[in-house]
Formats: sequence, C-alpha cells, structure tokens
Amino acid sequence: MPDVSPDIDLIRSQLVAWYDAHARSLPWRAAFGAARTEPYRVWLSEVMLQQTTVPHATPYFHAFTTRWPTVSDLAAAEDAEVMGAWAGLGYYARARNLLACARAVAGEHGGVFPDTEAALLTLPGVGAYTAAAVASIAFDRAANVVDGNVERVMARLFAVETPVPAARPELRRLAGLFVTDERPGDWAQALMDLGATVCRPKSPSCGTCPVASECLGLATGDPARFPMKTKKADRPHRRGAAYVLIDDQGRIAVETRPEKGLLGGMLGLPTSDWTTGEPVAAAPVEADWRDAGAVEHVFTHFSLTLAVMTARVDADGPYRWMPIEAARAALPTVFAKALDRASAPDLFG
DNA sequence: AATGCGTGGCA
DNA sequence: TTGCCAAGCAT
Repeated sequence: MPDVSPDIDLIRSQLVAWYDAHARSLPWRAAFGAARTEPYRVWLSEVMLQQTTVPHATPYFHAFTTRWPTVSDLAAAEDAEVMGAWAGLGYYARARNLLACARAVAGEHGGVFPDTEAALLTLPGVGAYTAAAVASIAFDRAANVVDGNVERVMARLFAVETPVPAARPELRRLAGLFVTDERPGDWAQALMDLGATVCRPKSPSCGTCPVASECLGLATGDPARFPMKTKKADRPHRRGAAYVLIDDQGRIAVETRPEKGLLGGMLGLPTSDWTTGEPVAAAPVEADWRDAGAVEHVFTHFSLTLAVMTARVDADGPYRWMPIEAARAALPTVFAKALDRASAPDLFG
C-alpha cells in the first residue's frame, strides 16, 4: 500500500464534477433547472429506498405520489390503505412509521417538514441516515450522510481492514471528513451515485472511477474485498401452514396482523405457528380441507416452507371476508404466493 | 449492541 | 441452486 493519504479536497472536487456530468435521472430528483425537490418527495423516496433497490421502489414511489400528492394527503389516509399500498415492498414497519411520520408532520409541524437534522431525527422511522439525507438533499444543510454505499466507498478509499459492523464508527468518521457547506445535497448524492454505479459491491468499475487515483483500496490490487465483513449466522428453516377459506361469493378470510412483529399491521391469511420443528397441523376451523401444496419463501432471518390448505365454507368466524382480487393486492408477498397456489386450476374444483 | 424485520435480482 | 445483498430503523 502506498504511504500516502487520500487527498480529501481533490476527491471532493473530482467527485462533484463527475456527478454534474453523470448524475442518474431518478423520479424523486428535480429535473435540471427545476426548483429543489419537495421535502415530501425526498423523505418518501429515502424511506422506500431503505434496504430496497431503485427498480423495486420506483413504481411504489409513483403510486404513492399520485395517490397522496402531499404529506397532508398521506396523513389523512386510512391505515389499511397505506399498508395495502406498501404490500410487496417489504419491511412493513416502514409503512407504519411512514404514516405516523406523516401525521406528526401534519399535526405537529403544520404540514411542513422540519428543516434541521435534529428535528427530522425525532420523527418516526427517520434515523441517522434519513435525517441527514433529507436535511442535505431537501434543505441544503451540511450533514454526514452515511448509508451502505458511503460505507463501501470509504472502506475502499481508505482500505479499512476492520470488518463491518465493527468498522461503522470509523467509516462514519472518514465520511465526515468530506462534509462541508458547499452543495451538501449534491455531495451526498454524488457519493451514493458513485457507490451505486461505479464503486459497486461486486466488480467495481475502477477504470471509470473519478477518484481512482486517490483510492488506497485500488492500490492494494483488490478493491472489491472492501468492506471486510464478519460472517453472518446461517438462516434457520421453519415450516407452517396458511389457510385459504373461500365462501360461495368468491371471498376469502383475512385478518389484520398484530402491529408488532413479522408482517406487523399487514393483511394476512389465517396461519398455523411457523416453527423449526415438526409443523403443527391444527386447522383454524372444521372444514373439508384440501392440500394445495406448499410455497417457499425467504425472510431476512428465516426461510419458510408454507403448506397451503384450502376449504370452501360459509362466511363466518373471527375473520374479515374480502374479494379475492382485493385481498391479493393488499397481501404481503408470502401470502400472495400462498393465495396464488390456492388459486391454481382445479384446486377449488 | 445484537437482533428482528421483506423482497427480488443476480452471479 | 444458493447465498448475497440494496439508499436502515427500532428496540
């Protein structure tokens, strides 16, 4: 490794110049020459992009901004509308907090987003990253915006050998060396764009990198090995059942899941417990059950084999009955898969 | 501070 | 096919 340190000012100027030429056109960014993007759109996009890819989030961003053009519109929405609109995007606590945040902005801030990092940080679902991102991008305030992209770029620029997550404080400190009052929002987005398009997790494109000359990671000959990572624990496997009760009007039984925990606050199908041991075969009601087969699904911290059981019944019991298509649209993916399995030809014969 | 929390795309 | 992972947050 060369016995030099990356030139902070040089990196700043070269990366901002690169951003001026290569910034991605994204639906939540103001068109060139337009006024600064609405804080509402910045905040909404940042929440949707937490642990989520741009292609996955994009149609949801369009759907939300069309249906709820302002934060006050969103604040006035019903819980079930918002949770249903988020279905399929994952990490559903984000949707619960999104609505709580919109209502806080509407109710406690007169419908106007607070414009400081500290005030933003008090809002539901707004953590260190999102507060800094909104403060810098929407309000041009100097803020240390550190996401996974920024961590990776810093780990490579400085060839940080400490594995994440232990290295996080050091990576944050390094990112802070670049923060100034000069175009803070553009700096943050330049760094994240670089991470997303050039300094990618796998096969970084160092040949087109505007700051390659300053990168200690590249100088080691193997920049892709940064950031170092500690091995994750293996994902356990669970088994369980989901029950599709269908009545004579083509409606199915659904329930709203508890606020906390997996798929919290979302619409769901009746289920058994999902366990690592032998599955518990206790149907929720007496009926002529048919085995529709199983679906596989992978959550962050466990994988699941879900047996799908179907039965025709009279609408009754502790459930809500919804037309099958309306339910399909509002269910999280694991249950949408189960419903699709239950709806396969002949299963309701 | 370690853990719980989704999904879909890709090598 | 299987693992890895993508703009984190709450507790």
